[in-house]
Amino acid sequence: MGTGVARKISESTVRRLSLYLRFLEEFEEQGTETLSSEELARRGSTTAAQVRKDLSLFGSFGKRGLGYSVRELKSTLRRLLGLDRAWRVALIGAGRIGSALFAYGDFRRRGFTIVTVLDTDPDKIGARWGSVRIQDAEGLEEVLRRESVDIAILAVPVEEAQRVADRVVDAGVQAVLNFAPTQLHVPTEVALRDVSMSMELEALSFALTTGNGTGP
Amino acid sequence: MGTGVARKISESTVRRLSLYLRFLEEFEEQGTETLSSEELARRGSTTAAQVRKDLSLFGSFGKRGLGYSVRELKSTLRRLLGLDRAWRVALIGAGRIGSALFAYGDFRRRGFTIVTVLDTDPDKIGARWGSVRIQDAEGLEEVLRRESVDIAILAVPVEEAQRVADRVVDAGVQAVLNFAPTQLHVPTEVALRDVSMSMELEALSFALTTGNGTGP
DNA sequence: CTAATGTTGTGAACGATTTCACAAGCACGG
DNA sequence: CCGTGCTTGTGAAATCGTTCACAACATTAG
Repeated sequence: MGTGVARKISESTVRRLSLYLRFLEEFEEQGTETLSSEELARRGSTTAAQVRKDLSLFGSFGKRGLGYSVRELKSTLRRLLGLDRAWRVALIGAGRIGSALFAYGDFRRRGFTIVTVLDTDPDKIGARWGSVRIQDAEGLEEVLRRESVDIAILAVPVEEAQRVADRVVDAGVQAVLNFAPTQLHVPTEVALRDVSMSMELEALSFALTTGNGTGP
Repeated sequence: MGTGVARKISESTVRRLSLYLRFLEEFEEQGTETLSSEELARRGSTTAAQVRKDLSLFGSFGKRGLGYSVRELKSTLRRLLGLDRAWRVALIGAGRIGSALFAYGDFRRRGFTIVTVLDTDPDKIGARWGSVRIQDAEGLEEVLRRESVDIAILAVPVEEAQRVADRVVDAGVQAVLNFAPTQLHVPTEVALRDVSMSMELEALSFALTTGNGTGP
């Protein structure tokens, strides 16, 4: 029942909730109906206490002596993560990364629908990708408003990324997923994640160099 | 001088070191020669104390009253992160994501060279991508050994990801960057990063749903 | 109904990371 | 050469996240 409470949930907890959800889907496919925190922990390379603590931040979803109902916990996690609705996503940038993201099935599967694609390249504007037509990024604000976009995915060159982010924010979008290799600045009320593939490689380079592992 | 010391560096610190390096490159392009922890912190949405603490884990690189030399700190960070050498990378999976990653300029720029691309699709095997020829993933272990691959990037379907990871590990590769939407298991001595684009979107969904921001 | 078994939910202990606060050090001007 | 101003490097304190340990409770068997 704690969903309405204003509590600060850590980034690690949110990541783990996503993971738990995936694992629950796996277990469901295998026909498992009930699951203990111990089993969930084993699948996710974490501890049973961690699983229970994460969940307890939001309420009490298990049955003592039994564990968790896979079906129920799955639907609870979907609700907690806000995945019980369809999010309207704009993809900005129709280059290589943009097109790979567009085709990425995992997004759709999880309720993220790319409702519009934008680019500045005249050769691309107007082209059809599946059921969407590439829009001119010139009219970005108008398009994002008209399409009631919730989340913008930025797959634009690094030089343009901050400028595009500013425009996206101006258009009232509250969440941005950035694939350009830079750290963007947005107002605090806008949610932002920078995905930096090079930084992931650099973390591996560091691990190889120092002999430190990367995992927990 | 503390580079040889076996100290446990946190994931957050490593991520920030990568960020600092990028910022230093930006500042260098603008002709800045000297930088205070305060300025670096502002660019990276962190605090000056955090910057100094991060750096102090490895040694003492600044001048009191003056700040840091951009050139020197940049080269120090490159060395700390292991970017003062060329890493040999194998790209496994020549689908949409694989091809986007292959073309991703930021990797090359940072010393990661994709020396081989592998796939199982007979239509792709043998094709040239720039200067590399797509190899048959059948002979994965042999290719990775022959090419002295340091890091493997997995851009394969989720069903195959764990199996491919196992083979990559068998071939002696010590670091894996996984783009398949699953959490892989590898021996502790192998460095692994799972990049989950859907999980990033889910974090945004959570932020939008709860009103929590995502940033610090 | 009672006992035995198993697993949750959670306060408390622990550990890690971040922030604070300030002495120490360097550059510059007078 | 000394004082002023600025910035680092770093212990100490505060905060945040994880692990421990166990009472509370559900289920099942007898």
